[in-house]
Amino acid sequence: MSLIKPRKSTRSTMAERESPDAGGRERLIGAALKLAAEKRSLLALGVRELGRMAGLNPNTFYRHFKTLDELSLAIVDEFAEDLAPALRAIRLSGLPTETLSKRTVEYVFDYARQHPEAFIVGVRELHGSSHRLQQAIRARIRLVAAEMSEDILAINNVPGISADMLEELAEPVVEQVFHRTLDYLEEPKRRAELVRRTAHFIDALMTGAVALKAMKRWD
Amino acid sequence: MSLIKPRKSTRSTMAERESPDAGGRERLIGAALKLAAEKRSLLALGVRELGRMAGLNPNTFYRHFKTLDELSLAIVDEFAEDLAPALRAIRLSGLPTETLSKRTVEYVFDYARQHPEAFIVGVRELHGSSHRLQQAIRARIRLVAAEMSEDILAINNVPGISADMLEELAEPVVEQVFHRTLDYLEEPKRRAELVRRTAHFIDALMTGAVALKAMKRWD
DNA sequence: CTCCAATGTAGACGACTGTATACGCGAGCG
DNA sequence: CGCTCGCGTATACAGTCGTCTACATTGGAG
Repeated sequence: MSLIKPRKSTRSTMAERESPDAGGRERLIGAALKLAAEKRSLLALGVRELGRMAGLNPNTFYRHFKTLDELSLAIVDEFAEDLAPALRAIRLSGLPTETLSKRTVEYVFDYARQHPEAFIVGVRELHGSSHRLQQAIRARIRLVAAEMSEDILAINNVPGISADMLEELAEPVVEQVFHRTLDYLEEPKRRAELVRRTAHFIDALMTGAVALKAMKRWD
Repeated sequence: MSLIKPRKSTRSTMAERESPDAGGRERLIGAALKLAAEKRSLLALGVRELGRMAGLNPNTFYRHFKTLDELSLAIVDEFAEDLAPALRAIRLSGLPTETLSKRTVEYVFDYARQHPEAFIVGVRELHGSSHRLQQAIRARIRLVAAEMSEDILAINNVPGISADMLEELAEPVVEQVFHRTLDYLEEPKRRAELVRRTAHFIDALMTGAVALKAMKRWD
């Protein structure tokens, strides 16, 4: 009576599966990233669809998440908590001023290369239809922006810049880098150029703000 | 025999309808904008859903569009062809240099206020999952950016700037303004501030690029 | 007046969906 | 040992979906 069925009857209907030996939760997250990256918004996925791609029964989803929203937030947390501290470390590493922005951009772009789906989905959902998810991502962006502002003031990387100017500029900068990761992923041939341009963008914005202030054209 | 049914039997099951007397095509476009703005991606809508909101039979959709993609592209064309020429007209209106960016931003933001759904959906789909639609919107953005570059060179609005610098900066500028329209719509209390900040952004970027070039820190 | 093309409607089909209910198994703890 | 609990499965139901086929109305061109 203990050998009625080898237990992997449906499990072995794989051929398309996400990290075969991971727990169901990780498999579902992986499947969600893969599907959302190449098809539609995270919250427009179906639990059956997810189960199928993860090689699991549809109902297994509910063992781990109450709703798709919950799964989505779990994904955001995972990557944000990984990336933010690394960026701060770069800024505090004592690199020469002129290469700091470039180095940061390079790091983010390379990180994106290692987690492409996360960025594709992340940027998508930042502008997506779930207000909840959108706010979660924006909060992470703002956190990174705030840390960046703080560090720039501390190491006096951009002479002449003030706290209120940074408060205005930091978030657009972080958003810009975030957005550019997608071009970086999609156009491998332009990667060097994209790093250069994105660093230009940051430097020009900061330098220009200081210059405008000196010309009394700020405010 | 000519009065069997007043012909509006199902038509009058409205209570929620889009411009009651417009043709089916316009009603469907309106319904698509409204639904996509507050719920999910344009291409994730259902033709039945659209028909319902437009007060039409589900099948009527196919009388006007082959696919949702086709409807989406029609929407993009409609607004892009309206907005682009107006922006060009502002730049060529001979306004003083320092107020030009602000004036342009004001115009776009006000236009967004008159067509909120179009911008909510537009920004969403720019980062959405339909590569086709994404490309269509990007093409329009690039067109506006190219026209802007051309005009700036022609009226010598930013002394010291060159064509290749503009080629690099114009697109991020247009994208930034496009993105900011959403904040403008969502946060009525910050509207004046958002106009100011967005104009700052443009001016700082241009000014900064010229400054970096002079410092030999460009390239 | 007739005919046609454009537009809208009606009904039906099979496929797929979310989720409720119930069952199976194995690890860990008493 | 026995029991529970976390995880995965099986089945079933009612609802929604896209789309096919067939029909109705209407405005204008001939």
